Amino acid sequence: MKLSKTSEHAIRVLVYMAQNPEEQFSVNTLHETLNIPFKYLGRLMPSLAEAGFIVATHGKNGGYRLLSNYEFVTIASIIDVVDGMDSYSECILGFENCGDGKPCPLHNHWGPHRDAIKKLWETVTLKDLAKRGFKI
Amino acid sequence: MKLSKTSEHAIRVLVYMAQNPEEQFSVNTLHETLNIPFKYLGRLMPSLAEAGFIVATHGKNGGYRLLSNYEFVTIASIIDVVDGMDSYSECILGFENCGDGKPCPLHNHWGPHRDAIKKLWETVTLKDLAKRGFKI
DNA sequence: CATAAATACTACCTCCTTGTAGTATTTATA
DNA sequence: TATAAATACTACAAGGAGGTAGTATTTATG
Ligand code: SF4
Ligand code: SF4
Repeated sequence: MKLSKTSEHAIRVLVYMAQNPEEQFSVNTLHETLNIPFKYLGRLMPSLAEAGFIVATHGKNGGYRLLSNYEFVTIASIIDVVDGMDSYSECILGFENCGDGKPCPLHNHWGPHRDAIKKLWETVTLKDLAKRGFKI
Repeated sequence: MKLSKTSEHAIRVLVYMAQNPEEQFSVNTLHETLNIPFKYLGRLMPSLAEAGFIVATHGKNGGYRLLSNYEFVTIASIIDVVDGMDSYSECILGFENCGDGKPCPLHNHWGPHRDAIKKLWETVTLKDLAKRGFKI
């Protein structure tokens, strides 16, 4: 449910890049701009590349660039890569022997909230978040 | 946002006790019934006692008993003791330079969900959850 | 008073997340 | 071709959460 720090980093990086979708960014630039630890970022970026959000150019003058499908990349797909979306289908309590058939007083309340948040992550895209003036 | 394992344990223990609010339970009984590690529980219970949810009887035939105000103990008050409720007032993203005055496209969506969940925790009491047939 | 059965306390261990460090590899360019 | 500037890889350190272990303290009861 709660985003990990790594998810936050990933989302911030990608939203920032989506504000200038054509531009290429070095890890160092992103590190200095977004205040994310350099080496930590240097390990996160390849995984975002492998997941198909960005592409790396090696060697001098290299860096990362968004893929053109960025307009349709949802927050959920980012969370899925870094944290997994499993917790958005689970009960927030760890009870057993219960569920749809034998709901506790929370059951019919928690589910809708959880689903609504999940839906939100699945709806909002990088482009939506980038379409803003504020600094990430 | 997400409940810690310790919060889950605390809620399960207290809800279970609230199903027999007059009865006294030893840590060992709770451990065996709820499958919560004995020593772990032995450290959690004193903190729940200090928080005013339960009271301990020392020595032989001792144990824990709910305080009479249990009917009005909310899930929020339990979470508050164990995890803190801070995350229910925060943004799920770690962005800066933004907020009510300069909302991102998430801002007006996330807030209501977060508040609704918070409200839910603040509304549901031990008694509500105990009023059930199922095993915790 | 001795014993047993309970809570209270304190130290440690393990795992995962986060962050740090160093080195290898790739490529543009003088 | 040598150099510089970039990504890629791998190992390790710090911290917190969850869990384990042992011992001290308290109290009912024979
Ligand atoms: S019945 Fe209650 S405890 Fe069980 S899954 Fe539903 S919300 Fe969770
Ligand atoms: S504007 Fe967006 S990022 Fe900033 S606090 Fe609101 S929801 Fe979070």
